[in-house]
Amino acid sequence: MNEAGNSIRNEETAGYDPASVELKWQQSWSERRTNETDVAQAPDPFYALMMFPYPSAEGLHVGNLFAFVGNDIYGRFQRLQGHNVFEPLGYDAFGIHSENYALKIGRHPMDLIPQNIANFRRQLERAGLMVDWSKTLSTTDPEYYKWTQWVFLQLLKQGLAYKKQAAVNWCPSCKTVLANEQVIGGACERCDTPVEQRFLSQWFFRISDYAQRLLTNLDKLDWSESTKTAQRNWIGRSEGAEISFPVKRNGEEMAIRVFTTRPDTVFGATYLVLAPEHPLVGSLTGALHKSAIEQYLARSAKQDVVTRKSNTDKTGVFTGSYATNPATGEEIPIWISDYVLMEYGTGAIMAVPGHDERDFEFATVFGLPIVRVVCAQGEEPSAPLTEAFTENERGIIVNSGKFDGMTVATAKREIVSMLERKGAGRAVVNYRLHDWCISRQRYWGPPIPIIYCDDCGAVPVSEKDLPVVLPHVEDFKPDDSGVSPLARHEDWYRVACPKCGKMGRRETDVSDTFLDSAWYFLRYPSVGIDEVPFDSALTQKWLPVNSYIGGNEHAVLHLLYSRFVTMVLHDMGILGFEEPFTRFRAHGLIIRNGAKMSKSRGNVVIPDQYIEKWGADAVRTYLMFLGPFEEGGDFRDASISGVKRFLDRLWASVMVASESEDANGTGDHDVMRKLHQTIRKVGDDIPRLSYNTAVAAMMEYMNALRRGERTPARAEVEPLVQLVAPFAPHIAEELWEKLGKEGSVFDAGWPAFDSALASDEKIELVVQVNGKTRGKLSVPRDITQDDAVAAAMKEQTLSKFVIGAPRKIVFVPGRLLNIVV
RNA sequence: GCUCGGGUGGCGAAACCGGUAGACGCGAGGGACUUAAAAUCCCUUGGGCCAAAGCCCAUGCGGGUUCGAUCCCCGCCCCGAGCACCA
Repeated sequence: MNEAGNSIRNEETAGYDPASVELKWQQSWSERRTNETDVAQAPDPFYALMMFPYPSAEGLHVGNLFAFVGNDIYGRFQRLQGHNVFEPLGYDAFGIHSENYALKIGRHPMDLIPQNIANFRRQLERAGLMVDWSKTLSTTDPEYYKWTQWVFLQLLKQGLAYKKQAAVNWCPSCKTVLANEQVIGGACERCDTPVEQRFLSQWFFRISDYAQRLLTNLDKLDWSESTKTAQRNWIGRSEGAEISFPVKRNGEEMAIRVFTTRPDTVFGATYLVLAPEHPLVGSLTGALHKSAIEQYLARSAKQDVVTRKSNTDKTGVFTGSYATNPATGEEIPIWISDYVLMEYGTGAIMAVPGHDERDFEFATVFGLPIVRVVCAQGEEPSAPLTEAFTENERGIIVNSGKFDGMTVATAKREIVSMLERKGAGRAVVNYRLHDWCISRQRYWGPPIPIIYCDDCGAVPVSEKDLPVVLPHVEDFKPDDSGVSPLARHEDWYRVACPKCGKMGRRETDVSDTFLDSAWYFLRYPSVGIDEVPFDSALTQKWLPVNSYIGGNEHAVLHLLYSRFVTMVLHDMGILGFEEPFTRFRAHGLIIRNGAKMSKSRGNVVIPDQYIEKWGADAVRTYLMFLGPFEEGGDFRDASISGVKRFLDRLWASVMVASESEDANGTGDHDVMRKLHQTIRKVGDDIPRLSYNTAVAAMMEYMNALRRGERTPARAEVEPLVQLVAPFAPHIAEELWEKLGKEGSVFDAGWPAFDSALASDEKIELVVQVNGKTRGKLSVPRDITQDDAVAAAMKEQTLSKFVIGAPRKIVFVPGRLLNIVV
């Protein structure tokens, strides 16, 4: 066997020079516009979208490339299946990343971004993606953000944009607003100064109005289950009740409303707690307690949002006031504590220390009464509680008057209807999802298109006056003036009110980057059209997106915001669908030496040197082979060689087949069977993104092709070139040409498999005795149970395990025989 | 703490519906070719026992269901990601 395989030797691979083959085809694709889609004509459209990158100065790294190649394979496969595939790619270039980087190296983002984009474009083209570059975009282009501002105005028109005071993280040393991710352990990431919260008037979108729809629609979407779960958790629906606790103070009557998911425990509510920001705090403050309360409020106001939420030690202060528990009629004290959050529910809670861990802890610290109102089955109702009893599945209500003995579920219903009759409560649903704050006190983003006028208030910029262009200013650096960078440019912000003409002032905040990315997929097909954000005929043809691939780090915000914006535009009659992405799959993460790639670790891999050394085809195929696409894996240099070897062998085999005189036969029967099995397998694997096993199947076929001393037939290699094409498009084009084919392999279609040929006529039947595998028999595919038993018993090696008469025979046709004795 | 992933050879992994555990690849060992090396090609490669035929053990740990469990159920341990006082 030493000489086996001699007919395919390395001499033939000498002709395979990835660099020249790849550049040749990249040039050809560009000249022949192979990757451009006629978006207006396209009879069978397929929109294969990938999340657009932030064009960093370091360039595209292998993590980006992994995602893009994964999408590219899917797109190329769809094209081979006969669809008109549209695979656009643009740049998400606004935002704090670019701004901070520009500040750090002392350059202007407007100069930096075009450079970064050019570098990305070079890298992306070199990787051989089937991107339609005639339809690219950048969120920083006024022609693009003009329409981002338009989206804002549509939301405003619908009453879905509003302004309110909200907390931001403020660094007293840098004198600037920080994003949550710039706050590390309660301190500014740059100077380590403790961060404070400040209240600023900011723009919000009413995404919480859409909470239920955003939740309900998830059931209809073909998305990664993990992504849907993340969205469900983020929306955080909880069913419960709102209960009113009356308060009498200085002859005045008021009520404190609380939200609870456990109305069944209302008899155990022994005190109330308000968030420090609760509006009733002032009117409930007793004279004796005033200074303590003021101290406490000042203390919690100073703490930044991140730290405050990570405090788990319970602190608080008594208001001096009491409320009446509507169930027991008892007077209970009202406290203030920062463990209650103003932004959830009503900003006030009824504390049930017996059945809530946090309340238990608080009651223990301040010596407040703890009452048991739920028992485990058979437990004594007077048994003391050493910790909160939160089990509610098997809980029985106690110490709650006529509700005693009910299950928790029943008591929830009954107590809520009792409170309803008294006018003291009602069943409500609450969501964790908060409204979306889109204001950023920064420079590098689209200005929010609003003009403030002393007489007319906040007036939207007229749509015909868009875009509000972000001015090129040198001092975009946040400084101690304490305002947004644009607020230092009077010549820019002073402008006439669109309504009354009086001198007004532009909004000087810019909008969140997530707004840029919440609608970009609508723009791609219409890139180049100036009059509208998206042409309605093109939008109807191409959207919703057929396949969207991206990282799970955007599982919540980006995908939720995109869905929200799409729903709003749908409700306005502008879009004919309310969900933007029919199918979404989250790809895995590429790590390096067991760790996440990051600049600080210094383990970011830029693909350029690998592409130079091995070729784009090898790097692409390697990335897809290193692990399951939806899980990712470790980028290891050593393993690329195996994929390169495969491509070399592919080259050699096809060259031999194409040059051989007598290679036009129908192919060897066994090889052809393996080929058709491979066609079936690769065609099954690609749609479920099982790229690693698809590559393995092609390698396996390559091994079969090379086995024995023979020259491969054209019929044995031609379909293989088509199978390889999505993964390694350049070598596929070149070999397709070498085989004498006209035109791009991507217009040649996907090979059909012959299912009769693909199935073996003989199978290996596994024979077990008592469930233990004892051997296998080569038998006809359709063998009957009786014949199989007879065949097995004939084999001494098998029958020796069958001691006595079989008690039971388990026969799985075509698979396995199990004899139980 | 909660939610979602995951734990399989020296390593990356496969096993799609409960039916041969380890496909495919890397690495390693041996061999062919070569003056030599690289490249290429061939063979071996989970662990143990044995001269061999063969047998036993093995999918994080402990139980269970089943003729049969990497896969399903119960109870743990560990790793990764996200959320985190959400009442």
